[in-house]
Amino acid sequence: MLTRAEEDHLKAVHRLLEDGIASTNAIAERLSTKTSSVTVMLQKLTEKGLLNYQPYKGVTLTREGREQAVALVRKHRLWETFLVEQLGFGWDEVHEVAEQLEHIQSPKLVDKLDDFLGNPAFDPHGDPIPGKDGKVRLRQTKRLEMCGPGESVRIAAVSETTDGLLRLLDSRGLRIGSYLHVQDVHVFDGSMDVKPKTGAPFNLSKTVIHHLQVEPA
Amino acid sequence: MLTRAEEDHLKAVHRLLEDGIASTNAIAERLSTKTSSVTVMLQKLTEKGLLNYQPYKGVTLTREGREQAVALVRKHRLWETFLVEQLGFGWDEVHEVAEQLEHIQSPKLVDKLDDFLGNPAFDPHGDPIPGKDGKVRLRQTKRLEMCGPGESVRIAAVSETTDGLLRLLDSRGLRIGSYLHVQDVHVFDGSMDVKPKTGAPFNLSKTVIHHLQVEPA
DNA sequence: TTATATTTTTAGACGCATCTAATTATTCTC
DNA sequence: GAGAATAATTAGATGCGTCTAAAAATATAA
Repeated sequence: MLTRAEEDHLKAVHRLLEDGIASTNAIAERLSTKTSSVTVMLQKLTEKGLLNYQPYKGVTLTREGREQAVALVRKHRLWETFLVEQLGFGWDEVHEVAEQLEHIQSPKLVDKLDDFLGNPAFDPHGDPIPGKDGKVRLRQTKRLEMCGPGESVRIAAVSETTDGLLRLLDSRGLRIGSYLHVQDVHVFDGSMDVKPKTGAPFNLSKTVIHHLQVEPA
Repeated sequence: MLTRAEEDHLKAVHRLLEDGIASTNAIAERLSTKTSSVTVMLQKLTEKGLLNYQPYKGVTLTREGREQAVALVRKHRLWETFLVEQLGFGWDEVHEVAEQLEHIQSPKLVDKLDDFLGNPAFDPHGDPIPGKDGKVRLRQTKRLEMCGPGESVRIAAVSETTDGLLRLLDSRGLRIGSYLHVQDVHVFDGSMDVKPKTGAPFNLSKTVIHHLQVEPA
């Protein structure tokens, strides 16, 4: 069984490997610790068979390590879903609490929570929730940026979840699952006129559009 | 902010004070640690203003300590209620998980959970759930033992929650909130014939009856 | 390609919560 | 009330996860 610190390091490695390599520096940055502390933990996790690690050569996950990391992601996203959908938290205020809840040890709890929520495929941020078997169901999504006039889409994810962006979307009544009809695209500034399912059309700036992942409605 | 170990010790003191004094021995026993470890923690919690403690003289809670302890009890019982009522756990298998969940730090989460569950007054074991203000709503209950033929009651609590007893009650379809009509009391062995709301009457032994707290139905 | 800058690792220390062993208080018993 | 039994505390050690400082390996640039 892993300690909380071990789980945090494992998750950081997994996350960082998603877009490139997991450097000692980046891991330390992510966990707000020092690189020397990270090195020690990498050695320990290697000892436990969760990482492939050679001094100065970088690190990758073993099969077992990946499974454990994915299990943590699953827990994190299920709890976020619970907090937003059931308890009425704002989707921009759940991360910290989910960060704690993901360390609760009880396989039965995770599976029951999954069922309780209706085995959701995506969390409130639109990120896919791995299933019990660790598999994620992928969807074909694209950036709203890539859509043309006349297209009807559903917001599937927000790629950068800064507080500012989340609040902006919130003020427009937009969240994961919202439906949009693209009315017009303005070439000169990259902005877009969109119409929600209900209510009046409005304009979205290039910056916002860039961070919205959508799927065909 | 308290560490997990500190919270565990605080809760143990609170629990033990309920039926008498909280001896260093009893605390250690409860937490599966050694008395020397307990002494150190008592000193630390005193330092933090949560306990009144004098070497060899025993320990009591300060106002602040009691508030924190009650808050932990509140969290524990709310989570147990959630696990049983919402996720479908058996009431005899939630303690361990709730023991973990009670350490989650998020006042907002506790209050939202409370609302989500409909501000329940009692947990699945029939123990009262302190409110946000720390107050508990007391009920007049008595032992089923004390009831006579013709009385209709509702099971309010089980005073000894051993696995064996819980399973026995479960097999009879009995849990907190179940309604019973007392049909007959057998003086020679202290057993009782009772009839549930639905289904056939059955007999409950003196031992079982002794542990059932009931309120007027 | 050699010097310099950056990254990573190692070595040694610290705080926390625990332990064992030894010591000190308190309580019980005759 | 004195000695024995019990309970509680202190002293010192250990494991864990972190830190700082120093050393080693790798990458960059003139």
